[in-house]
Amino acid sequence: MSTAETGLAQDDQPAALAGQRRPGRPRSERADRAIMDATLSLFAESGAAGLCIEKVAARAGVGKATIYRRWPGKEDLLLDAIAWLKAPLPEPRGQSVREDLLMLLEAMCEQFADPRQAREFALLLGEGARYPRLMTRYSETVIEPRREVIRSVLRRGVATGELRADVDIDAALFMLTGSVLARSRHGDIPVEPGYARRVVDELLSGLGAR
Amino acid sequence: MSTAETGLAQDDQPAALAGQRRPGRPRSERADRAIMDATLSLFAESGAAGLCIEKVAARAGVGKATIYRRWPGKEDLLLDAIAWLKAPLPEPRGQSVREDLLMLLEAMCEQFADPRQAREFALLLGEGARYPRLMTRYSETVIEPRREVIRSVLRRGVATGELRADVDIDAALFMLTGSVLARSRHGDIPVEPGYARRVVDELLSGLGAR
DNA sequence: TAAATGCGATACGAAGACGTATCGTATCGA
DNA sequence: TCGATACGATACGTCTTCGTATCGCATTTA
Repeated sequence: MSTAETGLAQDDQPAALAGQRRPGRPRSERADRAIMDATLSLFAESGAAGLCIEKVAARAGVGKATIYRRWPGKEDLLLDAIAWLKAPLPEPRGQSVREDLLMLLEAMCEQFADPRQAREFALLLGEGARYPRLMTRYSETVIEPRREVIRSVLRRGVATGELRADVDIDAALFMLTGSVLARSRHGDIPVEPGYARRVVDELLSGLGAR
Repeated sequence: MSTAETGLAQDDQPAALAGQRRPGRPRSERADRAIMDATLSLFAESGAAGLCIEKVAARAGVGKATIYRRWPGKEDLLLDAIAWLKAPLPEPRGQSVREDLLMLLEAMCEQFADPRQAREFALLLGEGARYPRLMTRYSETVIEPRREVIRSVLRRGVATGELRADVDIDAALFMLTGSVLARSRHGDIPVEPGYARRVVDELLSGLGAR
């Protein structure tokens, strides 16, 4: 991982020299990774307000200077750490809409069952108002791609006739993703197996009597 | 509002004397309210970790001692403030399941459109892991009552035959509430009018082709 | 009127985090 | 080998918040 690839470092050199090596000892990739890891785990424990550079340094086994050499402050550090989060949904297999939605929702349930990921998500929602750049980056790197996968499955279902032609894609999308959010809110109760199937089937067939 | 009614104050008197007046100047109800208000608005701005007693005192126009006389520390203060939150859903009118769900979901959308309420909610989710007592109280006073209203409407729908007999009440509940959560996540985009109707109708009729 | 309690204001020391600076050592290119 | 840069460690002054204590005044009961 080079400075040019990640954009992590605050590089004072002109862009023209980006590909060239600077003299002296290069920055440690190991330190980079340790700092990102420590930042994310401390964020999950304490939130953005509770995150402190000194603890990040201690947990990463790194001097404070090594952090300040790379990032000007707390928010920038966290901002780069967020971009490392992405836990992508699996690619739908395209057999049937029902199967694809099932697989995607089960993957989401699984991700939310990991306490660290669940907390990262909940915390980011809460801090969104206070640190808008954080929320924006999380939205771009994690949330929107995830939504787009689901939207495309729904659109394909309309195209193949598996779904009604006039399905409200967004309403359906938010019912699907929201069902996982609303359910897994507490974190302590893992979403029970079969939950994804129940949601998908109820949504596909509808609550109304025939 | 008396000490006995609210349980706010840390009362050193034995319970037997609860109804009796203590000598000396009584505690100011106005200060109580100002402290609760300031606590909630500062919580919405900064979260639990960012909440600080000195700012609460300043915003409430109150001395620090007046706060510490009532609560031993930050978390207890916040804990009582949370109990003041409850924004109850309207009582369903019982005309039809569709109408009732529509009204409830619209009320939820409206509540989440208020930035302060939306932030309070998101923050509480995030802080839940760190301050379990906070989350527990919020769950008891706000979330569970709200869920129960929706559940009862769904159950009634099954009883009247408006809904399928084998409807999965919990899956439907979480799709309904979750659709609002997932949609209003950003806070900046107010949920557009008609969203609740779209969700309810999609859920009642189902996505599947006939 | 006297005793008791609450009020807002303010001062205090302790603790912790901030961001900077400076050690001596390590690792690179030339 | 030499200059340059990064490393981990640590010391520093500053700021903020904590929770406690005290002030003089206000409000209540007896």
